[in-house]
Amino acid sequence: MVEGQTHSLDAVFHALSDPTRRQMLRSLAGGERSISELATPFRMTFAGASKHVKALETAGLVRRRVEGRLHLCRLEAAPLAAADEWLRYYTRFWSDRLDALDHALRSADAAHVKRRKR
Amino acid sequence: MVEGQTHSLDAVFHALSDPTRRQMLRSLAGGERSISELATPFRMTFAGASKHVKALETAGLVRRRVEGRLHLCRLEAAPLAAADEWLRYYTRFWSDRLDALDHALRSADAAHVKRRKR
DNA sequence: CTGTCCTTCAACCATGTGGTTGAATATAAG
DNA sequence: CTTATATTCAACCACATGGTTGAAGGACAG
Repeated sequence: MVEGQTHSLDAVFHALSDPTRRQMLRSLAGGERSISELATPFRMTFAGASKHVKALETAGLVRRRVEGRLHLCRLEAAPLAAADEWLRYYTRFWSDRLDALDHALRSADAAHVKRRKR
Repeated sequence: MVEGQTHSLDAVFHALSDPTRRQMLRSLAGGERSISELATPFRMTFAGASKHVKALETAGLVRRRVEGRLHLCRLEAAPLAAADEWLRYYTRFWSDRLDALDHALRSADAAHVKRRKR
């Protein structure tokens, strides 16, 4: 279903628009990670990295479970799947359209009907 | 492969994170649109909508061609495909995890069998 | 209890964002 | 020419964002 929640798509795409967060997701693809494990690769402050994790969490891309003094994060698939579905719908549609345009351009190459001049 | 151009992914995902822009893309899926055609459905100013179009353009999602006093926009598939590739990589990975979760839920609940496409 | 580790919180700052307005450009039409 | 249309531009505003710092709160070790 492409319709999805507009609201959640906002959050998901916004979360994905940051390279730090995307890299965190890549790390999380290797399994559960603590906040400090997620933060270490970056040159920013711990608190700064923690904010990024929180952004991923509120976007629904990450689930957190507290174990002692560690906060262990793991990936959540559903919102990503929704975003992917959205994208897939359009990429498929647009590639069809590009094909059609390609054909049109090929067949009507020399026929420039528009009379615009300059 | 999946890493690709970090920079462009930033712009594409950010462009997609706004519902106004996503709706514009939906409109553009129906074919070429002028700026005013894209702007009409929204309650915001013309200049405001024009800014959104520009955002889509700089993200590479839209190509513009000026014909007289009209600026005609059309979709550009490539950056979308890149974003989709990124997402697909992770969703595939995460769907494996979902499968594991699914199995766990099924063994616990033993009632609901999901219909999965893969 | 004391201290150390992992983490969040609150305050703050610089910059970016979405949005407005008002003017400016360029093209078309009368 | 004058006027209307289609669009951008520049300036500005309120607000969110990414980042910092300096605390503070639990959990564990000694």
